[in-house]
Amino acid sequence: MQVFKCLSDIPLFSGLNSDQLDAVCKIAVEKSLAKNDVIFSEGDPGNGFYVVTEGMVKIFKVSFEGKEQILHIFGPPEPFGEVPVFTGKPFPANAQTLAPSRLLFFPRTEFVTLISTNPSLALNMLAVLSMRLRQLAAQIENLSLKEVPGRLAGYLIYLQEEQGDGDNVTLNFSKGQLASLLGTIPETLSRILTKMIGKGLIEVRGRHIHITNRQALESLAGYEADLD
Amino acid sequence: MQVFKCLSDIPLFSGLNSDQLDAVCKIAVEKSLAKNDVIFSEGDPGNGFYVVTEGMVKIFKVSFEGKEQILHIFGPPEPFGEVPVFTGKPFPANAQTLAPSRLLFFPRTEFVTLISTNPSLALNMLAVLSMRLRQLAAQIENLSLKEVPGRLAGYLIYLQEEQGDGDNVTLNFSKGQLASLLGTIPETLSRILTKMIGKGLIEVRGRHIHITNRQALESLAGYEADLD
DNA sequence: GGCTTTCCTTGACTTAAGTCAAAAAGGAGT
DNA sequence: ACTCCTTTTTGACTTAAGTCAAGGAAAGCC
Repeated sequence: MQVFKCLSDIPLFSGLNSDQLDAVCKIAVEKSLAKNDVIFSEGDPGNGFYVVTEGMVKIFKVSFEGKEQILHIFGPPEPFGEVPVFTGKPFPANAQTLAPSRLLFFPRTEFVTLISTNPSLALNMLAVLSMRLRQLAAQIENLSLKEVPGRLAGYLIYLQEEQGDGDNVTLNFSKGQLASLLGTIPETLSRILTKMIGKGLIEVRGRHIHITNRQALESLAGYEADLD
Repeated sequence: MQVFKCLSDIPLFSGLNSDQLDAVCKIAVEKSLAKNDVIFSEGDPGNGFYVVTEGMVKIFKVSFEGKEQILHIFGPPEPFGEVPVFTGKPFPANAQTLAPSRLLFFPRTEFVTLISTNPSLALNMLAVLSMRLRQLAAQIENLSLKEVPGRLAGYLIYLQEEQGDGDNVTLNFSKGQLASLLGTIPETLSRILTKMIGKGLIEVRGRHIHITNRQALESLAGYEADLD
């Protein structure tokens, strides 16, 4: 059936034999969500985690004054919300869809049982969490040690490599969300994009960005240059 | 023997029976380090992880210009450097001692074998990594959504709760290191401490800080107030 | 296609925090 | 107690990026 099929494409479940996949499949619950639906909020008890099978989800923190900082944006076939499963503590952040989405939900206790009897599932999950630690560490580095132009340049390079469409890059979400991901605000992002265009580093048409000077972006990202 | 004894006090190894502890013990290698010794550097291949049994270790990133951002400060009996074990990628940050220290080193392949045959070890490690994700998420929130006074206030409250010595708090490392942990520089930290003293929130004598107005610190930390 | 709403951009201004430089304080060792 | 060296503080200045306010563009909807 459908659920089973997509499970095998999820890296988290790679290397499992079909009995094991079947067991995983049995505990999964499918959910459909519209754009901007709240999946969970910071402080909610976490009785399971999710995998995105369709759409897009953001994980974010909000300040007292309402400023938002995105920690992750996940698309298929990525898992999220695992932290409470293993700590027993509530969700440390909020999750919301950025587009109509389909999720698989894995209830905590059942999943822990599975993992206990299934070393490769455990190792896969350890790999997932470890990659996420790397990513958060990189984000802290960006926030603390780089200025906004450097963060943006780094993100553009990341997108280019991920999308593999030559020098063309497409944003899958609004520039406001990009600002929040980079730890800044839309006004600042807009100004920096304008500056980059002025310096001939990129061309922008809506959500399509063409990289015209990758070298310069790289040195910005590496913090060896500035934009003035 | 000694190593065995301390293993059972390490939360990572809690819930293991003595055979299992014995197996863990067999693969551990002890290391002694002086203050400021480098344990590993960003980009080094990681062929194992460590547990602090004595002393103090910082995990940090350094910018191109040499500014340092501390991600964690670990003391006994905390593990660190696990990320490469499960991702296969190099260390994402640097590690260095802040004091003369003793470490246990666990070689990667042996440890993965242990974890594969030992579900509660796997679950313990998942819990460790998950707690760390929480902590990095909190740090991102601090860096992006709070100003330096709020971060400092939050850290003082954290120390107070951790140390449980009434309103007294003791810094275990220099103020320069604290600045780096909070994502700022010594000058700024110094000025903010002076302001806090002036407002009657704290008293400072070297590395000893007395909290005289916890309420005010809390509202600073929660971002509901400022220091002017 | 026109209308509404959301998103993006621009300008003028403010501000938190960084830089640079120098002095003061604290600690370790002799 | 003295010297050296590291850490911390203070002052004057600069700057990146945020705020507020308004106008323009794009996208979704009937």
